[in-house]
Amino acid sequence: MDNGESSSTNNSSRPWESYNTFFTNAKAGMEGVDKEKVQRIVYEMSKGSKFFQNEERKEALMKQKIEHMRDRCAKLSSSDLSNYHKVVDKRILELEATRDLSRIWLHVDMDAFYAAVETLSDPSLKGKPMAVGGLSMISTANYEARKFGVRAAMPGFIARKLCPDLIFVPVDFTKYTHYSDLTRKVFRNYDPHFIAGSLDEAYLDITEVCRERGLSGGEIAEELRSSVYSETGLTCSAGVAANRLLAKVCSDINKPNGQFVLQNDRSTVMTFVSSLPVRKIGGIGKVTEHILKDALGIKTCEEMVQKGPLLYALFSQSSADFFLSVGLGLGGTDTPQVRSRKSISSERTFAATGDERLLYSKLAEIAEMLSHDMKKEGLTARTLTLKLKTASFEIRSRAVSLQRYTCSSDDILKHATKLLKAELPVSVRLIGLRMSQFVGEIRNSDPSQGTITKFIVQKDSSRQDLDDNDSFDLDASKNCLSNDLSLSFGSHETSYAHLKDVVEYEERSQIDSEKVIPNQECVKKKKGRNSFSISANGPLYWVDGYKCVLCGIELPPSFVEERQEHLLIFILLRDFKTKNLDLVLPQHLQNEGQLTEKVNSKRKKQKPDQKDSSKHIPIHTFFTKSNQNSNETQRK
DNA sequence: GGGTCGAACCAGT
DNA sequence: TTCCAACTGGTTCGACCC
Repeated sequence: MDNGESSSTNNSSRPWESYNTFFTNAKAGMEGVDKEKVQRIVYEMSKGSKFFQNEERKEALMKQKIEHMRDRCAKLSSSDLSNYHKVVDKRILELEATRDLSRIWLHVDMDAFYAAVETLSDPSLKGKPMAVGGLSMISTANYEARKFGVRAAMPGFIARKLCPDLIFVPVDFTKYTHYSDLTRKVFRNYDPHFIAGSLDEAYLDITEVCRERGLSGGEIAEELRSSVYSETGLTCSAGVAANRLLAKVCSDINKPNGQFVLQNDRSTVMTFVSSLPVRKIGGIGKVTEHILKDALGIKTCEEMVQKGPLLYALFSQSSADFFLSVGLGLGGTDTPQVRSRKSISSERTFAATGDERLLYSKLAEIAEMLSHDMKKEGLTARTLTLKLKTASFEIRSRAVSLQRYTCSSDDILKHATKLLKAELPVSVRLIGLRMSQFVGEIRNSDPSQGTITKFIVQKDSSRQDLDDNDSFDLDASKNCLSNDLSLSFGSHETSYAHLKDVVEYEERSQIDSEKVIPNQECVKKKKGRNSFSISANGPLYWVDGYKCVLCGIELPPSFVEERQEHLLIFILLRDFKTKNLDLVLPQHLQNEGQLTEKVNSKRKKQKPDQKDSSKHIPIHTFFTKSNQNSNETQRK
């Protein structure tokens, strides 16, 4: 991509100079490459192709975007700018207050991982230019190959042109996973809660191990790298800094087989960041780099702070916040909760075709693969997205939310077929299917909007160890809130107490426990105590296996989701009503009668009943947006 | 005007 | 001779509904 030089200048005698699709010297091991030669070869091999035309189309769109931004920039009045100045000043103070220089983070990155593993298994490859992958695409290249300009994500046929002696080795994930496990065993000795970025990289909080052993971050990094080498025979690079964002930047500085330590003091961090190109930051890619540079003249992280008012004027709050925090050298310092999977997908590329029968058969194969993967992981989801890459490399996606959670290939195929049918006729070279919105997951598009799940997750992270006497199982409660149930709620503490009340209420309903049959494994009786925790399928107790103990409604055991929704909504509505509060429910759950209707007619579209809402104080008014102050920018 | 959802795009490995 | 991947997470924006 861009190497810090303008790509917008179009030199007709050297057209390749503006074609920066693959070449970058940002990758370790590519310094000193004959950049112009590589660019020219890549350009010559690409020009005129469908792929090339699509790249041109995308570049034109990007230029349009940049122009639009410049226009908006030019239209800003001095009073606008002065207002944004105030916003930035305030935000800087807020962000500075979050600066934590007490932690020591280490980022480890294995050197040309796949290629190094392949060389271990076949030492004859040592010293020869080699790439892992095939002629269509290579996953990574060793350092000998990088000298020729060969790099990851480059098509193999171009790589071969750049380096005719290049050896191709097919990808073997089993091998890489094995070596990745070996490295992780080492990482665990330094931080049992390390964050695995991918097979070949990880973040470790080494604060404690440094303190306990009286060693510096650099010394621990040396030791860890040597330990990884003796366990695997592979080299890695490391970066040590006060936060993960900086540690990652640092690990790239002395690659391969090196390390860089950034001292934990503010002025060192600010000096480091001052000349750091924005592209070095994780999350800023080719497009964002271009926009920042060509529309706002921002090339370094320091300039993000200097031009903060423009960033807040032109970007969304979250983007501007991110840019500003980068400019201040801030990054994640806490160990986040284990992140759960958000989607699962399967896609395949093939020779472009418009043959409908062939397309349907490809679709069936992919539906089958996806269903297989979902079953393997025990996932069911309700949003299906069809992805198509047309013969001209245009990406299209079409999504539909299903009535039920599913992982069945028949269901997936049935709906995917409908989606594909609507696109025909079309010539495509890739079909992909993705399933998202898993059971237990709550969709919330506004990050500042609170939901019970989100709140619980936050609570969970701040209270790692719940009181053992507490019968409320937080993990389980995440699962019991199924579907797109989104609840606006009052203060955090009130909500927490309220949910506890729900469980206590439930326990009180357990008097005749002989007749109560727990729904599947949803109720776990705690040893020696007459208390229950909510588990995977929700707090549902059903008399004789089908009748709700709370209201008598009959729901057969197979209606798992409906049972979950029913009990939760029943209790919440009752409770919120007695507290004279309003509960904001998703549309399809906004009247109680629907619960019965769903059993009979499987989720007809519901119109919410808002008749009584006016008498209640909307519950969401109690929720204080965490970023309310910063949301008061004049952007809108 | 707020919330939800779909579509497109961006980024990283 | 081969002719630009597979997968995932996140953000933004607009349409639509109420």
